Amino acid sequence: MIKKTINDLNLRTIANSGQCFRIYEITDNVFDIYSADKYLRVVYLGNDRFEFNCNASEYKKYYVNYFDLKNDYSVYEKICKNDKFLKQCISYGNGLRILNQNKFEMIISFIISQRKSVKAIQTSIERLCFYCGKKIDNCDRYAFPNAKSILMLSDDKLNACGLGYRKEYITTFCKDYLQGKYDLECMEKLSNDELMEILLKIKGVGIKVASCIALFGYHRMDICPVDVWIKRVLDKYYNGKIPNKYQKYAGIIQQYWFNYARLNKI
DNA sequence: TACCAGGTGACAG
DNA sequence: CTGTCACCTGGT
Repeated sequence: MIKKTINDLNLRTIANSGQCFRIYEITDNVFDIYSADKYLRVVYLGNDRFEFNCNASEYKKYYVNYFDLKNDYSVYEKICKNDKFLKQCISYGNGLRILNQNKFEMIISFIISQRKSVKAIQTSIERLCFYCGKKIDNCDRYAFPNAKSILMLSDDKLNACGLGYRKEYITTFCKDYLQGKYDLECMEKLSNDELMEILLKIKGVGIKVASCIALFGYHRMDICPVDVWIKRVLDKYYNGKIPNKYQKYAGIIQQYWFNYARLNKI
């Protein structure tokens, strides 16, 4: 167990940000965080102090990157001099970060996400993990499944995940993935356009879902997923499109906009 | 209880 | 290439 002081990290806000679906605040300021096949309990102690229930090596090897701790998020407060609305969103969403999450998990999760509420997405993913993920030590939940175990699932169990018409999108992707059609790690090296082009070839992945995968799985900070909430924000405050000056940070700005818009029902 | 949910693919025009 | 529409289910 290790303790750290970390600026600009609010796990509650991140847990509700729609970028991840397996962070649970089980009691006030106690977070159970599941990512890929890992589990971590983090306790927020107040005053930017955090207690991580893992050893120093695991923290350094995995979680520094997962929480994107090498990036300084205080800089974003300075990019909105004349933009009162964005300023408000950033102060409202203080502690938001773009996590570095598992690429396979992001693809499956965001294929599931289409036309579902965050709650419903969580339920589907939980069931998928429960039915075919490996049991994780020292907790009562399951790892995110791999392609093979998803395909080995019986029809009954797969149907019980409530995937609806997304089911065949997922099985198709898993089959192609197992055949080596996608090298998710190699895709890291591609330009945004090349990456998006490949992601968009996946059945069930359109522009919004591909953007989410690029941002949350490949950390493309200049890609902005536009969903109904962001569309409303852009229409209302920015003449319908992202201002050029924000393009470079569009991914994190999207998170601030999304968080504010959803919580305030803009 | 009906309606909608962080969209997408198929198909017109 | 832009517009329209059905689509599986779980939440509220």
